[in-house]
Amino acid sequence: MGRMQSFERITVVQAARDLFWDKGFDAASLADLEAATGLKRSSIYHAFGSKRGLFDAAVEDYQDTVIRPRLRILTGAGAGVGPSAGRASLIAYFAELRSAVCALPEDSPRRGCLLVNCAAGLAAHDDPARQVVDDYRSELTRALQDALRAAGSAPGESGPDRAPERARTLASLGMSAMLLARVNAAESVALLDTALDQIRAWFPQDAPAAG
Amino acid sequence: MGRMQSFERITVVQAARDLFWDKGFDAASLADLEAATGLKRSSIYHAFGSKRGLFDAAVEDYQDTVIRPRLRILTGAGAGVGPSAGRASLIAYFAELRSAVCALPEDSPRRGCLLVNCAAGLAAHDDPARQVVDDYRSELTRALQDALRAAGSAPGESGPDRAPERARTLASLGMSAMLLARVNAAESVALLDTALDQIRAWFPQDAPAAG
DNA sequence: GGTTTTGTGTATCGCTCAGTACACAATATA
DNA sequence: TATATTGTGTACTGAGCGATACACAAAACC
Repeated sequence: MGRMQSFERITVVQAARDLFWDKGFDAASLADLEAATGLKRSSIYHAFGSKRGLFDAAVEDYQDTVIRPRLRILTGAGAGVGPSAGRASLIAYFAELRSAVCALPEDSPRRGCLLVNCAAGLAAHDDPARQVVDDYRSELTRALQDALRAAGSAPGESGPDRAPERARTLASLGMSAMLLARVNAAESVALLDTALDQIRAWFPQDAPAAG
Repeated sequence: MGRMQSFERITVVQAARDLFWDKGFDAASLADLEAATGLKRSSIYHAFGSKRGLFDAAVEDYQDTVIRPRLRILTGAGAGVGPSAGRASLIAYFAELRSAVCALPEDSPRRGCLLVNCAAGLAAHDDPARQVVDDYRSELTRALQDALRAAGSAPGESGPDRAPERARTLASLGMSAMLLARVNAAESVALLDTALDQIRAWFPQDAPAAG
């Protein structure tokens, strides 16, 4: 064969991911990407084909390392089945978001959500990006809805199914919190606390089966 | 004096506003602005000093012609006082947002909200822009909270004040709907419908004084 | 009408951008 | 070790960017 790659792909992709996360696709220049990754232009183009190719790899890594682990709180084995598991997973999900917003310093390059930022930027005029964002929204809403159904599946329950509207409300609070994370971190946390309060009000711990 | 301006300032500002609304600050080039406004570069720089000066004028116009008229549904004379006025103004506000999202064609340059787009773009690294966005968030939440208090001020009511959390929830639904307006218009409308349903559930028409 | 003042048109500035050409370095195979 | 193959570094391209210089056009004042 020939000369071996002298860098680890995942390290480079994650460095690029953090830069795109911070500045967005357009505002992240190739000079910035060189500085962030430590690679020269030629290596970037050799390995990823284009700036967009590197961005797509970064988005994929973002989904793998940030989005899906969080969604797994709601859908994974730990979430289990039954009311208390549903309630607990919902609370764990928003508590995780909350601590993520709180943990990062005010000027962290990783504030907010890469995909939410895309929604207001790239996705407006780029169909593939829009699809990625909408898939995420759809997956999040679906996971919340499933957890809500699990939390509210009380024996003898009746009445209309409130899961869809509640899932929309929670997804909305989550997305808005990510949107505001870069504008007003305190208010971002307040939105997540509102979600947590709402979940606790819907499913009080002493009467876990209330619809 | 000297030669008179051959254009109406407000026409130019609104043309620029629609372009910034569509493409954002960075992606709207001076060539685009020339085409949209009909002005030459020299006239733009003479009248507004810089691209940013024109953008600031566009944001001001956006607040004057889009944001504040809508907020006045919640706070203005028409909103009045008392439970039914508060409830009606909340419903009118979200119905207005809903029809705005529905009315525009899928490729309209004015989908979503200029300030919400700023939140994920410019505001991340531009303090003045961040301030404008946060002021808007704050004003919206405040107006919603006042309307909620008016709607819920039943005689003999007791219990904790739910207005702040409910205001956050409604503001969140509104902002998320604007965020999603450019990604998935149907889901954007669904969020606004969720807000409307929630308002009707909190304040049923036959028992307007329920807290 | 001449002068002053101000708006407009043209042409261009210096800079940064994403992307590329190509020589060189390094390593796996023979 | 010789060669083929692949990664890396340097230097550059053409295009587009925001901003500007400056001559010209037009209207208000004397």
